[in-house]
Amino acid sequence: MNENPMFSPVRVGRAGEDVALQIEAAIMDGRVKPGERLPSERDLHVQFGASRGVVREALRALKQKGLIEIKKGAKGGAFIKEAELHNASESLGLFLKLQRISAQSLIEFRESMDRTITTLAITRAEAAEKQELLEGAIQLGNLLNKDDPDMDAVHELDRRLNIRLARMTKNPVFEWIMRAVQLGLSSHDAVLYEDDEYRSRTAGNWRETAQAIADNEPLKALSYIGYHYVMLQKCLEDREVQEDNQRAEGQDADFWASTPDIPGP
Amino acid sequence: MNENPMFSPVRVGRAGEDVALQIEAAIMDGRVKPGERLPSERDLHVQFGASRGVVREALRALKQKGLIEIKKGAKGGAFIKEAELHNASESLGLFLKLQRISAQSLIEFRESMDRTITTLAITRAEAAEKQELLEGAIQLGNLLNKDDPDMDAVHELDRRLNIRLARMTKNPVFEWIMRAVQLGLSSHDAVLYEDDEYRSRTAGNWRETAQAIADNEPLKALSYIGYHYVMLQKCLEDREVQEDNQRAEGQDADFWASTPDIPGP
DNA sequence: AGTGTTGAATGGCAGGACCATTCAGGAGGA
DNA sequence: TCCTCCTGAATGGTCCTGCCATTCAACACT
Repeated sequence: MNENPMFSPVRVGRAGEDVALQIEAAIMDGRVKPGERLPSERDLHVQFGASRGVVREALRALKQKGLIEIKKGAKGGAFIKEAELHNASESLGLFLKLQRISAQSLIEFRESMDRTITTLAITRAEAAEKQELLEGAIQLGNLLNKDDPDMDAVHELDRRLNIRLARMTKNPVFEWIMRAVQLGLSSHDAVLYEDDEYRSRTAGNWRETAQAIADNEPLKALSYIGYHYVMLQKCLEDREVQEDNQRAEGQDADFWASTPDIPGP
Repeated sequence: MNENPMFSPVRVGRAGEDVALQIEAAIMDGRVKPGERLPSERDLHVQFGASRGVVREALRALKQKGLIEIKKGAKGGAFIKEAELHNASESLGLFLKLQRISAQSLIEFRESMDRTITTLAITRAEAAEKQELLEGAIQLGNLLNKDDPDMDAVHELDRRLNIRLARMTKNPVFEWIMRAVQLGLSSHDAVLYEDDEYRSRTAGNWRETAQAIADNEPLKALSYIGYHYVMLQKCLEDREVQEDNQRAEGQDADFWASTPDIPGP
């Protein structure tokens, strides 16, 4: 490393970008491979002939891009990561969020995706994968049947089931889009599991869908998916009605204030 | 701003991320709007109670995410950017390269998108929009029939036609996803218009598809789309065969070198 | 009125210092 | 011999201070 430095000094004016580009290039050509460790910040700042702050900025940028992972302590440093979908999805999800896209549009898109994904998954996934999906769906039902369901866990499991299904298409593009849409939808999404009736039905529906997939019954599966989204639409409409009512309440708050429903001890 | 600081001091240990998250949150809920300017680094490092270096790292991370743009000099600073797809597409392209995602996967995804989009566009678009699409497809054919077709223009028009079609669904998600995939794929994509036979057929096929959409004939349109992607597959396979041959040439270069097919002047 | 100059604001960079975390290896005891 | 605890070195995280380059607006000068 010292006899044949991997990196060269940088131009002024945009030293940070230059450093980041050089390291990124090294990763791209495979001069450094996943799992390997880059030199320490203190070594790099010598090799590049730039200040440590500049090197740090570059490393943070690469970390943000998902190319490296940074560990503290002795034997720490910047390690090249395996390519991950997460960051690509995050960028797209960020964008979708910023576009303030209506829940309707996202849901419509998700339904069309789900239909394609399900069809592909049935034809391509191994039986074992289908079985795992079914077990996950059953587990989701169990979580929701508890007295005090942990909604975070439910939400997370639902997310994982969708990604697992997408992965069963054997086409990573579907997984990328699914993750991005989930991130972009996250704000609306939490809402949908709040409704008691909807969430119990939706868990059952997940189970039926997974069962149909495991049984290689594409039409049945698509039918359950259709039902799922009909429920979702209805749930959304109900919520809008509720919100309208709440706005009306806000204008006439005294009425409710005079009828406390939680008596003191 | 001074009486009611927008940001709060940060915890130690991950100050940089904390700063970035707070600013990102401020952008997300619209507390700062696109085009507006954030306080200067020197102001922020006071508001956050962190060092200027930390603030700088946070700003660079946000810049990398595509959320802000940084200008030097007086009246410079960090400006909130309009949401842009560019970064999402770049991340996708990065991932595709690192993972060596096959063109097959992308094409499969595009075909499924196209089918959904076409169906929706037929039911939702105005007659005028369908007519414009048809005219664009005809124009594409004219471009390709010239003696020396401008391939950049052809490519660009093809891109625009796809986006126009996506917009006809009246669902912005389809348009954004289409744009993201197009940008992320630009590297693979250019290849496909190089083949003479493929590109003349594909232009004709675009015209037929647009005509079917204008005529409200969804099945016909889907059928043409299917044909389009069959051609694409075939074109790709041909190219792979060609590349294999070229590799074979490399291994046995003497044979071909001894049979020059371009005689000298 | 036009033009050149200057100064302030701002981001970019350098270098040094110290802290917190992590891990390997050694010291000491069971 | 083996286990536990401690210590020190390596490393990233943070802070500070200073200076430079760029940009723009206000001002002075012609």
